Amino acid sequence: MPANTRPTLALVAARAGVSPSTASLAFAGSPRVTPQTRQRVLTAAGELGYAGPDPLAASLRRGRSGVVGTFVGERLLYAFRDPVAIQLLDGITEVLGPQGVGLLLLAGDTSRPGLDKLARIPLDAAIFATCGLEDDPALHLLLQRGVPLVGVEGPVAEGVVLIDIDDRGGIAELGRHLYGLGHRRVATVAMPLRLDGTRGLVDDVRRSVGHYRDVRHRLEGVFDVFGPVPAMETASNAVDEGERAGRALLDVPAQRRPTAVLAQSDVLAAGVLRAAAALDLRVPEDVSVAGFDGADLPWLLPTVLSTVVQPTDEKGRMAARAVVELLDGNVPPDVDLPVSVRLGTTTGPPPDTVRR
Amino acid sequence: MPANTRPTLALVAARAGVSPSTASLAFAGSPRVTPQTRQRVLTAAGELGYAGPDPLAASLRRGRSGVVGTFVGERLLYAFRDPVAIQLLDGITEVLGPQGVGLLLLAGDTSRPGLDKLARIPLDAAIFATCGLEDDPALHLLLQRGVPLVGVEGPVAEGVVLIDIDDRGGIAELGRHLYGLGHRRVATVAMPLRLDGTRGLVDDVRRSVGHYRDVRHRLEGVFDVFGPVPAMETASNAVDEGERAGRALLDVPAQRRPTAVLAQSDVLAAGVLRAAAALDLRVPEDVSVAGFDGADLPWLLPTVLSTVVQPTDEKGRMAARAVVELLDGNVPPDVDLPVSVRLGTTTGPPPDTVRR
DNA sequence: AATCAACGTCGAATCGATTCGATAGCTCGA
DNA sequence: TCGAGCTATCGAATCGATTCGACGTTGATT
Repeated sequence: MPANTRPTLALVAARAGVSPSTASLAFAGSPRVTPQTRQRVLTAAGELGYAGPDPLAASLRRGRSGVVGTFVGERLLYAFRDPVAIQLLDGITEVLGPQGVGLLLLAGDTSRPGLDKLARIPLDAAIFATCGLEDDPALHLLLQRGVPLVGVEGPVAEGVVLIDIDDRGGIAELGRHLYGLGHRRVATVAMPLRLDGTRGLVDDVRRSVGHYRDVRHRLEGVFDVFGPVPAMETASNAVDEGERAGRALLDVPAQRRPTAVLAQSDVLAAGVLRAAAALDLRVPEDVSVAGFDGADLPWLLPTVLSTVVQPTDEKGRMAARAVVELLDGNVPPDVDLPVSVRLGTTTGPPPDTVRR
Repeated sequence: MPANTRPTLALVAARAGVSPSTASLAFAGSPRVTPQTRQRVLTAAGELGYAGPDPLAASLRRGRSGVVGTFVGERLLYAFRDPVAIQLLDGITEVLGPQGVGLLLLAGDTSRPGLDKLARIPLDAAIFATCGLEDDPALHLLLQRGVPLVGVEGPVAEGVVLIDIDDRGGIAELGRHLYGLGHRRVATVAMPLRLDGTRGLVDDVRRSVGHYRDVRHRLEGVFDVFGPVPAMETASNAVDEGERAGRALLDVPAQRRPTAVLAQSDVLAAGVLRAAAALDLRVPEDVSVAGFDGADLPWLLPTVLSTVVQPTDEKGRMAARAVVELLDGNVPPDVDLPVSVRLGTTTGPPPDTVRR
C-alpha cells in the first residue's frame, strides 16, 4: 500500500482476518460481534493507523450526513450581533448537539452565486432561523430535493414545519396598554421587511413586496390598535439603526412628536432610547419606548425595557425538535408559542396627561 | 419507479437518452457537452423533479464534503456572547463563504459522548478557533484521519497550521507603560486556563496542567514586567465573570488593593470596570484597568478601554486562507500577526502618585 | 441421537455520482 | 475520395462503507 493513501475498512478487515462486514459491525459497536473479534479489528486498525470508517462513505450508504443547515440571514456577523438570533441558535444547539448532528451556519442572502454552492453541501435538514422568505430560491431547491425543512416564523410553505409566535397579538396587547395610558400619537420602528438595505417610512408599495412574516405581523399588531401609524423601516436589526430611525421620528417639534415609539425589537428599542437621550428627551416622561423580544441586554440596566417577551430559546428548541422528528420520519405539527407583555420603566402616560 | 424514491442521475440520463456520464457533465456545466444535450438533460430532470446530483454521492466521489468544522469552545452560546469569537468567525466566513464551503459550528467541549458523533461528520478541514488544546481528543482523531487542521493560537502540533499573535509581547508592552506610570502593585484577571469551571487565584499546580496558549502567554507577559503577581482565573470569558474576579481583587483595604488590573480580555476588563464602579472606585484615579483584544464594546462609551489591539478579523481571515490553501494541497506557513497598544481613558498614574 | 435455536461471521448488493480514457462521427484539406 | 484531426458522448472503474439474508457451528433440548 502506498504511503499517501489512507487505509480502508477492507484493508483493516483483511489484516484482522475477518470480512469487511464484520469489521464494519465491529466499528459500529454491534453486540453481534464477539469482544475478541472486535479487539482483533481494533488492533489491526491501530497498526494501520486507521481512524475509523470514512464519514463520507458512511454518509452515502446511510443517506445521512449528520449536518443540519441553519439560515441566519444576511452576513453572519449581523446574526451574531443580534441577541435574539443568538438565543435562537443556542436553543437549537441545545437540542441538536446531544443528537450528534452538527450545525452548519448559512448566510441567508442566498443569491445566485451562493445557491449552486449550497447545492453541493450534504444537508440532512435545514432550519430557516431568521430569514424565512417564501420566494427564497434556497427554499425551492431544498424543497425539491426533499430535505426536511423547518421555518421559524416563516416561510409558510407546503412541507415546511412552522414554528410560530403570536407577534401580532403580543404587540397589540402592548399597544392597548399604551392606548389605555392615553397615547394617541405613536410611531413604530420596523425591522427590515427584506434584506435589501431599504430605510425609511414604509408605504403601501413597500408593504406589498414579499417580506418577513414577523415584521409584517408586528406592524399589523400596532395598526390593530392605533391604525396606520408612521412606520420607519431599518436596514438591519441593530442598535445604530434603531437610533437612526429614532432620531428621524423624535427630532421634530413636540406637538408633532410621537408620545410613544413601538420598536419591533429590543435592539431597535435600545437605539430609540439612545436617540431620545441624544435629543434630551426623558423616557418615559417625554416619550415612551417599547420593544419586542424580551432580549438579554444587560448593558441597558438599570433601565428595564417595556416589551413583549417571546420564548426565543424555546422557539429554537422546538425548531430543533421538529428537525429531529422529521429525521425520524415523522411529521411534527406546526407550533404556535405564546408571548407575554412585560412592563418596564420605559413606558408611562403621554406628556400631555402629565402636565395637566 | 415508486413514488417514495427520488430520481437518480442515471434515471434522468435514461430519460434524456444519454449516458449517466454525459448527464453528470451536463450538470457540472462542462463545456464539453453540447448546449442542446445539456438542455435535454435539464428538461428530463425537470420532468422527473430531479434537483441535481446528490451531494452525498458527489462528496464521496470527490472526496470533499464542502464542510469546514470550527471549534468554538464550550457551549455555543458563550462563544456567541464573546465579541472576539464572533469577530473571528466573521473573518473566517468572509473568506470561506465565497469559496462555497459551509461553516460547521462545533462546541469545543469534545468530551466522550461528543467524540464519536464528531467522527461521523464529514469534514474537509477544521479550525480550532478559540479552544486549541494539545490534549484535545478531537485533535488526535482529526489528525489521524488526515483532516487538514488550522489552529488559532493553538494547538501547537505537527501538521496543524498555526495562526498566532504576540500575546506576550503585547501585554508586556502595556505592562511597561503602566510600570512607567508608577504602578508596582498590580493584579491580572485571566481567561479560563481550561474549560472546567475553575475560578480563583492561579497557583503553580493550576499552571502546570495543559492550558490555552493565549492565556498562558498573556499571563507571562504580565509576569515579564511585574513578576508573579496575583492572577485571578475566571470560569468563562464573560462580563459577569470579570466583575466577580474584579470584586475579589478590589474589595480589600486600599493599601493592599492593586493600583492596576490587567485583564486578559476586554470583556473581562469591562467586568472589572463594573466591579470598580460597584465599589465606588474611580477609574483611573483609584485604579487603572486595562484589557486585551481591542474588541467592539460600544456600550462602554464614553469610556475608552486601554487595551492591546489584536487584528481579530484578520486572524480569522488568515485561518480561513490557510484552510483554503490546505484544501488545495499546499502547506501554508504559520502566521504571526502583530498587536499594538491602545491607550484609553482607563489607565493613569497610581493613586499614591496622585496624592503626593 | 437427532432436531432446533441461537449466535457469530460472511457475501454480495447497494448508496449515487464522477472521471478518465476510449470511441464513433464529423469536418476539413489535399 | 481518403486520411487526419477534432469533438461530443459513452463505458467502466471507482469512491468506501453498510446491511440484510444466508450459512455453518455450537450447545441445549427432547
